[in-house]
Amino acid sequence: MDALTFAKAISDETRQEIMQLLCCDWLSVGDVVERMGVTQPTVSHHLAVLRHAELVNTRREGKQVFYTLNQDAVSVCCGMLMQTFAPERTTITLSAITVNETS
Amino acid sequence: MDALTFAKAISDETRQEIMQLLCCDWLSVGDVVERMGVTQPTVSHHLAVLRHAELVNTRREGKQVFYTLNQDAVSVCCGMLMQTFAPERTTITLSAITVNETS
DNA sequence: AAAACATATAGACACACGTCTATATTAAGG
DNA sequence: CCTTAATATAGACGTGTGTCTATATGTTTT
Repeated sequence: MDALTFAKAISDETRQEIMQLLCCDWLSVGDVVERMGVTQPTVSHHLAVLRHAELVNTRREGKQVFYTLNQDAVSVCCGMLMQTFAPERTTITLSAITVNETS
Repeated sequence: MDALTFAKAISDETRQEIMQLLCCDWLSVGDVVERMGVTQPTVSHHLAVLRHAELVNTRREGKQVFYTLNQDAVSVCCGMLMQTFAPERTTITLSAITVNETS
């Protein structure tokens, strides 16, 4: 995934709020709708954007579909951003990410 | 600066290309215009966006204005993103950023 | 099978935003 | 001063995108 896709995916307020909700939990679409002030299709749309950016994991359970944020993907994307736009500040950081990923 | 402002600032392709140009160099607006395929007002617009997000440093030299990317700011923003959206993957990374900032 | 439920998709609409041309602003030189 | 040069701002225009309502798709249950 490229830096532009990642940046576009996270550049919407509603989407960031959804990401917060899914950060450390598996929630169904309905759960997200309940917690947000927008309609179900809007939530589905944002989840689709996050899905295409490969920032969420999905699991189907009967009629419900559960989502959770893929923290590893976020971490990798942030590392890519740093590598691209802060290369002279990123040496230690990137090695730390690598340690984290492979562990 | 918040995660949304940062994300919006970097979520445009032209702006990312400009950021690349300014990543490790001071360039005048004219220099950037020469290297990009867009008009001078367009470049000025994008530089204004990056300026408002405090992602670039500015220096005036006579008639010309020079810009460079603020790598420290980028680094801090990426750290904030990780802290917010990948908290369980960020412990080592964040401490590394802190080391980098204070050094 | 049909009905009910959960989610996804389609289409419409409004607003945000990137780009351009034209012009204003700021600074240097003659 | 007045002109030239470099950058910033204003306004117009088209496209992108977030939101909604309506409907389709998929899954379970009766």
